[in-house]
Amino acid sequence: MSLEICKMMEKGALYHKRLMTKILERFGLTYAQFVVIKAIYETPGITAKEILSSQDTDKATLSGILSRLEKNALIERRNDPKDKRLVHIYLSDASKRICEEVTKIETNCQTDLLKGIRTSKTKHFIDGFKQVLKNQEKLLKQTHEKENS
Amino acid sequence: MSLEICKMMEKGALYHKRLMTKILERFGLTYAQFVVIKAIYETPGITAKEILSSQDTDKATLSGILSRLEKNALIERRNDPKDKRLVHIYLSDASKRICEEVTKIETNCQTDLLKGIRTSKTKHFIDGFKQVLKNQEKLLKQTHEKENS
DNA sequence: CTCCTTTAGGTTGTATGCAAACATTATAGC
DNA sequence: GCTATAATGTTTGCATACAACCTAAAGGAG
Repeated sequence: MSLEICKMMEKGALYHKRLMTKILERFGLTYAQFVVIKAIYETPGITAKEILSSQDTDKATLSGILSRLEKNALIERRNDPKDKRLVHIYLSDASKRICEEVTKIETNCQTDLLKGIRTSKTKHFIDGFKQVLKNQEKLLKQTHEKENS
Repeated sequence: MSLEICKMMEKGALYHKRLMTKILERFGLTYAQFVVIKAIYETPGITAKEILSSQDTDKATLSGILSRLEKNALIERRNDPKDKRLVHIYLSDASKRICEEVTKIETNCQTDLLKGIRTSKTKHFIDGFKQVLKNQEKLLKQTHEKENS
């Protein structure tokens, strides 16, 4: 039964990624790139570290994504004059527009996801999901501790 | 709200992958490799095409995974004498044992996922999830059709 | 049998995802 | 001021994920 749950989550994540990939195709963006752009859109001048803490990715991956975005003139990296380790990231006007447009499409699409589920049951679904995530986090932590002992 | 759902599914899939990666570490296997091995375990002599239809991956990806598994002597590829296009895949004894052991661990871990959710609500959760997946499939199909028109 | 299409797999190129090693810059302790 | 250490990013290597292209073999139409 719970094995089913993992498969369902994998499937759901995969479907979402595929849908967004298809939507982003004509903008020449990948899903991972769009997710990063959204973060920069919300916090102009954000640093790489801040993007990492707001999402669940890796700094190496992010570095590559940012390089590709910069190569395509979708973002700009500016060094912090005070702390030279920091790099502040800004969107170009073009990517701001793209971000707004795609976000609109994404929101429309995702409103459909709960169709066919009675409103009274939606809360149970969401709450159940949150509990599963909590259980997963606990399991991950335990496995991690076991390894270090 | 539905945006939250997609993020939750992505998170859940990610956590599961990380947990399995950690478990599989000492067996020298990746999660993707283990998933393929499970499919071969269930159907010895399975073909690549059959693995693809039972899972949601790509033949290019699968081809690479199989090559790496074969290089490590975990599987064996045998050509079909009648239809020379077909390649039947078999597990080595070593990978059979690994598959059984890891499956046991996986099952134990995953039983914990529904902890803290009242049994009466579990069904709502599962049913809601199934409906979300259905809605996703419909959306994907629509987007695909729109593209081809 | 011959040509055309389909099918099963493999190969190549680009973009992650992630661990591990590096390079720079700050900062704490002395 | 100096050194050890921590923090921030980038680079490198390996394993997917996936689109696009290629190969060989099987099947069907004529």
